[in-house]
Amino acid sequence: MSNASSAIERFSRYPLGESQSVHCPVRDVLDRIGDKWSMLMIMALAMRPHRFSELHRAVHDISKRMLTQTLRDLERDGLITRHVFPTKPPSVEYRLAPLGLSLLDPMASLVEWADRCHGDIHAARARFDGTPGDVPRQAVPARSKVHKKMA
Amino acid sequence: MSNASSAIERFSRYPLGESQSVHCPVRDVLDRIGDKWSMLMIMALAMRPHRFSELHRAVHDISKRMLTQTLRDLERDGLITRHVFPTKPPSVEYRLAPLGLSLLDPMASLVEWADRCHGDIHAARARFDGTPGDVPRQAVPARSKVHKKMA
DNA sequence: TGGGGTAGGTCTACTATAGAGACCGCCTCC
DNA sequence: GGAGGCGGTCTCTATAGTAGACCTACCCCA
Repeated sequence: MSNASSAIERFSRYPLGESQSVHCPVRDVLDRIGDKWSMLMIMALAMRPHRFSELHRAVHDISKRMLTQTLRDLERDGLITRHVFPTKPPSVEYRLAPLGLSLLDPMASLVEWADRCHGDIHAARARFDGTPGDVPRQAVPARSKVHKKMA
Repeated sequence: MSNASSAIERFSRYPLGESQSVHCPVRDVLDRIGDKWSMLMIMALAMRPHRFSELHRAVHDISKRMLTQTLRDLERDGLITRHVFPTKPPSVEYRLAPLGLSLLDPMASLVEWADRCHGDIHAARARFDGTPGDVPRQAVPARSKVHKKMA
């Protein structure tokens, strides 16, 4: 059912550049979950609800500022929910909303791909980096810097 | 076979934060293809090979600099290949490599999800933006500048 | 004969975004 | 009575992305 040709067929239905993000679901959604931390948050929350500092410990190299912002954005998009418990130091728990839950399946296939192919990717990188300059990028004869616009 | 619980099971095998990117395939790969343009490039190339300026026209709002850089990165990772034809103004064609082809399937499920759910996401956004301040973020008594709401 | 267009880029300046790390009130524990 | 956890916010700086001028080389058109 889900092979490359059906994927291609699907892609062809989306305008990649003619429209703004609002008109392109792909860009709209990818811009959100495609950032550095969102998927990590969702993966963590997929296992169980987490509190703020649990998430901070789980991901460790996210700054609190980005943690707050990422969680806020995910909440705004309805992928996670935020629950405040009126304990003495109020504790906050984040958990996946149904919408976020529905994302797990497509995410899992991506994660699986990443796992399967990251060896190949590293190999390709090593190969690429090991062959520097065998493909000249441009035939420009290094005409030195003409002075640019002097605003 | 691919339901949420299997996804969760899979996620639990990856360390989210304890390791560097090199040790975590998920972060490693997501950092690459999760940027603003990579998936768009791959979607365009999934349909047919493109030349540089065809890609620029297809995506329209990418700068040439980012187009060059994105293509270079994808080439480096072995997802696409670059072919130079020695025509009078040399033309360059980009096409998917097998590795990039193998990414289409997981990407398609993500795109499908995006298409299916972006209505819900927009609704959630509108709901969130429409209810400002009903969830006090912190019990801080409004010291001085409150005129920003985190945006 | 030179003006404009195409091709595949590079270069520089500017700006938006991410990251670091201090700080906050409030609480508990030692 | 100082340390540390809680859930954040604030400011500053470093980094990444953007805009757009520029480049060589070629063609067509008048």
